[in-house]
Amino acid sequence: MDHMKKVGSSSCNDGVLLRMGLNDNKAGMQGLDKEKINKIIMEATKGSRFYENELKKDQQVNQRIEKMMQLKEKITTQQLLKAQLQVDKLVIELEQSRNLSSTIVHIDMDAFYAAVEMRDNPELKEKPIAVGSMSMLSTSNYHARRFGVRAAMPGFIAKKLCPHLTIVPLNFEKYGKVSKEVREILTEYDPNFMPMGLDEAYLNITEHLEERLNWPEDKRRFFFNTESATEKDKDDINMSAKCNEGGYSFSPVLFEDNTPLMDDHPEQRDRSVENSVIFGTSAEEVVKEIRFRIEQKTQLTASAGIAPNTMLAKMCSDRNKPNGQCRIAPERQAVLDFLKDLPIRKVPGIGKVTEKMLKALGIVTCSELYQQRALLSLLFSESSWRNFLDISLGLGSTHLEKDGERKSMSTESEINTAEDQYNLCRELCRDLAQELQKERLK
DNA sequence: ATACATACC
DNA sequence: TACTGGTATGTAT
Repeated sequence: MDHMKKVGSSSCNDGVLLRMGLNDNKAGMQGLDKEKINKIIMEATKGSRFYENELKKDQQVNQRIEKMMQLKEKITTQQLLKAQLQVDKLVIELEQSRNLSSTIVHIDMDAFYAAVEMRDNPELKEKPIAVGSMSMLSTSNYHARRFGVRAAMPGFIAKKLCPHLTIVPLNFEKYGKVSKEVREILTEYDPNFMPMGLDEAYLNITEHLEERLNWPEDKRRFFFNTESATEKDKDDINMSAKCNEGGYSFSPVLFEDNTPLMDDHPEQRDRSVENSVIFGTSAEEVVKEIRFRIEQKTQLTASAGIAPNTMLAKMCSDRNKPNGQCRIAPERQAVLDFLKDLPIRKVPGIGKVTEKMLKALGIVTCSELYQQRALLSLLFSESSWRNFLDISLGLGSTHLEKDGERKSMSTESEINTAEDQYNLCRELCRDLAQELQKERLK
């Protein structure tokens, strides 16, 4: 009868918009005229190969949803009750093993590439800019986000949304350099910190916090950067000092409750006490210190999240962006409060597709995810529903994986056997075939 | 076992 | 004109 037509057409517009329309999930994109923006995006994209392909993918997702809904219909009250008991048994176990003893920090540079480009070219400040090309943007500054311009959007569409947009080409070498500067700071707080790309990192500062308790104030004192360069990085600082003369000011946000802010004496260049600030021993203070040092060293701001595990820390760092920080206290209730009305889409690992599938089940927030735990255990694979359960309980990794022990590299004797050469050749042919197929699609 | 899909930066 | 490319992990066949 009307088998997949219903899902196909009724949620088609909705689905395609979800897939191709504006994703206002990112910081700085609240309260935009989404209707208008989506109209422009759709007009620019309609009829393209890309659009057709996305349509097809969306249909596939719809079919997956249809399958899931059929499965759901067949579930009896009995089965659901049984599932509820089993899942709740697991919930008790998980609760018992809940670990709130680690302090994990997620550091996220604000609009990183765009911020670097603005720092190095003051002309760009005050203007909406994006970094990338007409084909693809890597990031945009907050000004551009007001127009709906965001990362992963092609530049030519962004130009339609914001005709005055300046697109700066990528300069990875530069971003890598800045990233290295930031990492030099981070490693002091956790030598095993885990970088995620150039602009993000996780730190486990549990040990640092313990040691820090016994530190004298002098070890927690940091100086405002002045025109004179520090021993290292002379070149970089000289270059940026030029940009500063006009009136670069240090973020006031950091010092709401820290008094010694002295913007009246820019001529003071020595490392005098008035030119310094002392940070406390709490996790918040540590993170303020990290952010202060990053800003002093690079003139760029970062946002941060502090929480008992990586998942929560990441979501936390998003909360007060840009140039802010947020902490979830290491208490079960604080974790649950944070999750209560949080849309599942905010959770790392939950993207458009999973969002849509769960929405079909009436699940939008993390609390709803928890309420439906029994049903989910019957509809999804074990790894999926257990992941959903972890999310809804606010559980995540409390330590940072060392990727030290990768799968051992093949030794030279293993590489050059005839068999391996044959396999390599086969793989290359397969890849080539794949490429060709992709091309045909275009 | 392999291809295909989802998600992240 | 033009919708990334690399990596990790999960799903489907």
